[in-house]
Amino acid sequence: MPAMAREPAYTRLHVDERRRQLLDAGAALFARHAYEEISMRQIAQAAGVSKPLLYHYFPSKNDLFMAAVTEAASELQDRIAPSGEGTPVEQLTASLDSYLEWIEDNGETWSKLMQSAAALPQARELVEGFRARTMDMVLAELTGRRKPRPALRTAIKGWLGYMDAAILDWTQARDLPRAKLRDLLLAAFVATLFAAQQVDPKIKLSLG
Amino acid sequence: MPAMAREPAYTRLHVDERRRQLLDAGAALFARHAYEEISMRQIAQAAGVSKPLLYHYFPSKNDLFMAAVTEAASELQDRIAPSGEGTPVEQLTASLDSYLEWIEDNGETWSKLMQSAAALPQARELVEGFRARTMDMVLAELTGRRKPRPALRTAIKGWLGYMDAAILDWTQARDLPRAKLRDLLLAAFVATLFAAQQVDPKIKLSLG
DNA sequence: CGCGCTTGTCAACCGACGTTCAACAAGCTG
DNA sequence: CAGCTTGTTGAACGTCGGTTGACAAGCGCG
Repeated sequence: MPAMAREPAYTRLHVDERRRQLLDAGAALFARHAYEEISMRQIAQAAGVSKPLLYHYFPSKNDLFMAAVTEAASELQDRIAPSGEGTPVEQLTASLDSYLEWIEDNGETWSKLMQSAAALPQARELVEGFRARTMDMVLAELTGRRKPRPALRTAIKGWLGYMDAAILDWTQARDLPRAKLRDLLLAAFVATLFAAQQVDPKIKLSLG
Repeated sequence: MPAMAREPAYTRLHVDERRRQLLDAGAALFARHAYEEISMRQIAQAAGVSKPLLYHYFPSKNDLFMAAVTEAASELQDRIAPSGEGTPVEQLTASLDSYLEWIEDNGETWSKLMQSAAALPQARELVEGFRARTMDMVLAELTGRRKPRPALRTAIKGWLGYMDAAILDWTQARDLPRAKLRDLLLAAFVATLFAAQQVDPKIKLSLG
């Protein structure tokens, strides 16, 4: 029964601030551990907050995860957006450089996120959407507005898979300078386009 | 309190039979649903057996999954093993045909397995091992016993990613005959090798 | 000052999960 | 038929994501 002035039992924040804080806490944990390895209790605890409050701001673990990933993805998407200047190949070079630079800085985050995303249907759709937008950007430069022929579409999706696998190998082995990897991805891109054209000669391309 | 002869509460099987039955039941479920979507209860129930018995034979869900996947993977590995006859390109063509044929027959199983494997570290290692063996098979034909240069290794891992992505697109869209896809993969393979050589001219290749 | 609205805590609970344990029962051997 | 091995089970544990309801602390406003 101490009658003296106690320090406040907790600090009160405005809704926006609190939401930001929780989102950041979640993002920080999801960046270092896979989705399944993190519990809502841990996230609440890391933010110094009770579990029901966390649920008050994010109605489910999935929502919190998606909010964090969507934010990161849109930042990344902005980063690799083509400037609109230069030939298609120059634009792709610039985008690749930005992308690889980000991954070089956040290698673990990238791999953990890819791992988590593989398990959650919603997150898979997000990655799928990210790829679809990237593919559309590429296709718009290559073929204009025409609907691509199946072999070309498959080839470009294949190249996106090539990117992921090559980048994963790069982050693990670290025996290739970034510029070399960029050149390899670029050369592989052009090469796979020619391969697709060889399989389906009706494919028309306008490379710079 | 029926005094008459009751039918036995359960039927007893020999260890090998029971294990086979449980493994098959698990494999059948994992082939149609992702890892997280299947519970040990469901597997036990599907086999007409209690949960603890399932645990008696497979000490954890992970073990059961790995046992099922390992079995399937080794069957597949045998299937795509090169015959040893013909030029490297001919052998690769034959292996690709076997692989694609299997996937055309078991498309859903393939995608569910890839999805599940992405989430589990152990399963990822298994897929990684599968790829490593495939890559070694390829490299042995291309460069003999020499240790590959980094750019070549990255390029081949990239091409394996190209395969996965292209095949995934193929199983979803189904607008490409199998032979066309095989030709596309093959052409992409040769093309990415040349791309790697362009980035690192020291790479020596011996294509048939 | 006091009142009320918002923000927050706490303890307890739910059903489902993976996993474990003590005890029962089926079938072989003597 | 007794007794042993061992295949098998129902019940329970701890943790997870998620929910409920009652209540306290901070802050603005009359």
